[in-house]
Amino acid sequence: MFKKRYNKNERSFTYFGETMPEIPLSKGKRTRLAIEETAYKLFLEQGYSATSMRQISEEAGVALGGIYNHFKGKDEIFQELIIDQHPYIKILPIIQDAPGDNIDEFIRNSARGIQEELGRHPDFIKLMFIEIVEFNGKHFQKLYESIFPKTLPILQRFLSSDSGVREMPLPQLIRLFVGSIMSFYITEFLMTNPELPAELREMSLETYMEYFLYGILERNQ
Amino acid sequence: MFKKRYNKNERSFTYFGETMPEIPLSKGKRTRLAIEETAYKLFLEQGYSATSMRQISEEAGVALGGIYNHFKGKDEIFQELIIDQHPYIKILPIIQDAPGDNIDEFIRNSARGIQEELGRHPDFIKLMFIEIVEFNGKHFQKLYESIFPKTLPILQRFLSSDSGVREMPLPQLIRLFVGSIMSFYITEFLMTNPELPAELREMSLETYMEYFLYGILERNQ
DNA sequence: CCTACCGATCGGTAGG
DNA sequence: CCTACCGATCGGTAGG
Repeated sequence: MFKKRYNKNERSFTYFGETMPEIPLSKGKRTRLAIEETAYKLFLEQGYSATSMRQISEEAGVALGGIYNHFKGKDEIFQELIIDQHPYIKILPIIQDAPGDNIDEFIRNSARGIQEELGRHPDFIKLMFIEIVEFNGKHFQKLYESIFPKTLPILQRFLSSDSGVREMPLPQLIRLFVGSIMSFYITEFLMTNPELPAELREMSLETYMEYFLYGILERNQ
Repeated sequence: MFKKRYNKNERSFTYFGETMPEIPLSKGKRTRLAIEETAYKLFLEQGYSATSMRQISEEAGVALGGIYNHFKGKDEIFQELIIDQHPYIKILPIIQDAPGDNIDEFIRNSARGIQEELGRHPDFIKLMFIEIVEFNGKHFQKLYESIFPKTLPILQRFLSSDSGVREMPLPQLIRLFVGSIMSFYITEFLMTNPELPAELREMSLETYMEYFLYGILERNQ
């Protein structure tokens, strides 16, 4: 029987008689990552409570007990995902760097960037739903603390009197923008149903944002 | 020890030596209702998977096994709630009867009516989230079948060329309207946080609908 | 509508 | 002494 044998520097090891090359992530980090990714997938598929630690351990290829070397418990895995893997981390810079001299271009460019980013994690929004449904939003507190201060400066520059935006408190603009993006993805999810007319599904975020900017009524009246 | 003793007609019974008066709901109906209401409450608080049949039985004052005299299982209780207790049953007539000669009045009146109705079941929207998170929307099929045919006639009359609504496929208007209502309640839920500025919370559905109708940009440009 | 109970599985932890 | 992890099992609970 071959045995795993670590070399002195512990950056490479001999295994089954073969020397493995140096790997960028340590074994511990790789295991932790595997647990996170598996849990993320299962939570999205089944929700939090319906996902068992055994399921996570099996699909991640880690013994059940091994998970507890990386996380205190199931709750800590979820917390890690909702806080550290939250798409806002990547979305905020997108909005921050979105080009556009007026609010119209800015919103459209932001929306395009957000869509590109979320396209890589299509059901991110379900993670927020799980948080609402199964945790009553108790993890959001931390999110707000880190997100909120960063959003105000972004929108500030568009609130000069000639920005074209109707006069309203700044936080309301944020709420409306966040709400319109979320409602796009929620209705998209709700209406992804082969029985329903194609027009419901085929509306783009671009079109959606057009109505956010200009409303559903005609302009010339 | 006193024993519960049913009288012949089973519409009244003797208990602890006292004869109870006839009651409008049969015992069976009352028990079923108690189970439903308790389950509704618990699902909203904890989600579906995290709510146990034992919890429901205890809080409803019914033995665990007794629940299965009324429902095949946990899933059927949820289905009953999401289909038969769904707010659309009360909301659809509200929209149908909403007064308003133009789309502006119609939308505002509908929104007001919806808000009044939902005010009585403030976290109805969480039931839909549970459906999305824990059932991946599998119960929605039945909902669509009964709702969708009824929505088209309602909006039809507002899609004449002089209605003031921008030209778009009818289903898109429904999607936008549903989305805007949902995003109001979701962002309201998300932003009910004492740490956040009051303006976020204090936006009314009326104001929200104003932006839905006319957009966030100024009209005169 | 209840008591008693099933096969299995739950989240978490023991010693090695 | 560290880390990452094992096989086995803890006391309780799941839906039925």
